[in-house]
Amino acid sequence: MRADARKNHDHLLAVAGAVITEQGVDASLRDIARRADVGLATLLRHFPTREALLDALLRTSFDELTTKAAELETSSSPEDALVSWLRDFVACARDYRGVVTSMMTAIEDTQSALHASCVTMRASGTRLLARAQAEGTARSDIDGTDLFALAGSLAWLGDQPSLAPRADHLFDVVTSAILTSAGNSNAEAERRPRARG
Amino acid sequence: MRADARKNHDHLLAVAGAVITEQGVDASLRDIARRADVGLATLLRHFPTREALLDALLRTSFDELTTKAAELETSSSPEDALVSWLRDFVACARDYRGVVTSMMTAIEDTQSALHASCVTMRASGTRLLARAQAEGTARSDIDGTDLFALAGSLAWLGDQPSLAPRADHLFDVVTSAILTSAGNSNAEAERRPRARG
DNA sequence: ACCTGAACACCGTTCAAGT
DNA sequence: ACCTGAACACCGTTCAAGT
Repeated sequence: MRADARKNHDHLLAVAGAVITEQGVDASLRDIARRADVGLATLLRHFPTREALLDALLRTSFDELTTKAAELETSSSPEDALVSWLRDFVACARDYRGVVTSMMTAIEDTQSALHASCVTMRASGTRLLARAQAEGTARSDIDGTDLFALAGSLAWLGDQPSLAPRADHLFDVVTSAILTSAGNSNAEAERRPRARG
Repeated sequence: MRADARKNHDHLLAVAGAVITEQGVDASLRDIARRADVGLATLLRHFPTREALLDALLRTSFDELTTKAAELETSSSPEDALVSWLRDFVACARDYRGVVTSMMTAIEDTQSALHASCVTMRASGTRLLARAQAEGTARSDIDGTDLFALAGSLAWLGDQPSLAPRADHLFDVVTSAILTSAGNSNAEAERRPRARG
């Protein structure tokens, strides 16, 4: 890549990250190009679709998440590893409002520029789920696609501004449906009612 | 309302219902007006915002849901009533792709034309939740807003075409996190692993 | 190689003019 | 009262022309 092209590429990515953090994944591409002091056609030349741009923006987070999932497979208990991965996934999706819906669409669309990344993510989660299931700490009647769906629904909850104050609590509730360990059972929650703000 | 206006109103509602069922809540208003053989300005005169149109479209379902919730309060066991209401809510939201996100936005926006309907819905759910909590069949550390959020996340899952085949299963998983009864406990799910397609 | 302005077919909003 | 065409400021896509 030519030096000027490289510079445009990196600058566009930085500006797009800022704009999409502000406005969500449906932000105007024209606006991004404008803020980057570049023609709209130049943005489209570097990132031919909105999803290609999203994939580039998420690349770093995705790669980190994949690496971390591999580490968790050996460094943590199966249960902690699974919950930790879920937490990371949700945190990563929260960076860009609406991105989890794009991901759920992309994972079923082989043509999407986001497809491969999503498949990799789901595979990481699937491995951690299987390990927890083998240990008996995750319910056995869900598979990797179910887990990815539940992770997605958690990210969707995290996307709703009105639910921000209770995002952690809702995370615990849904996670308790995935786990089977006593510490997260509903009976336990029943015994120790938690004060709400 | 004048006769011709009434006719336009009803016709627009019917056409809008069809188009939004096909294309989701972000369907082009211009397209709806075009298909109704009416000027775009006429559509906007009857329904000044997209949310006003959505509210009108959902009015019937909303009212039925509210009525049914009141009936469930006396006719069913607290647990069955709560699950039944959740199921109806999800079914109603599935009519229009993306509507649950509009609802979650609207319930925090007093100005939204959808606001009042959403508040009523949440109140219905809250009453059913409280009854189940009093009986001990719903976990005590969630409130009506949490329930509405979880119902929303279930509707979001139902919105994803790729998850359609497992929508019922995911409903059961999330519902098991809300309920505390033995028949839905994770331990029980663990004992009777369920075959997946 | 890479960039860009302009043309294109869309969108929702607004309003003066028509019946 | 109610309807509408047209003007407006947007949007993403495409491509011939420039450097």
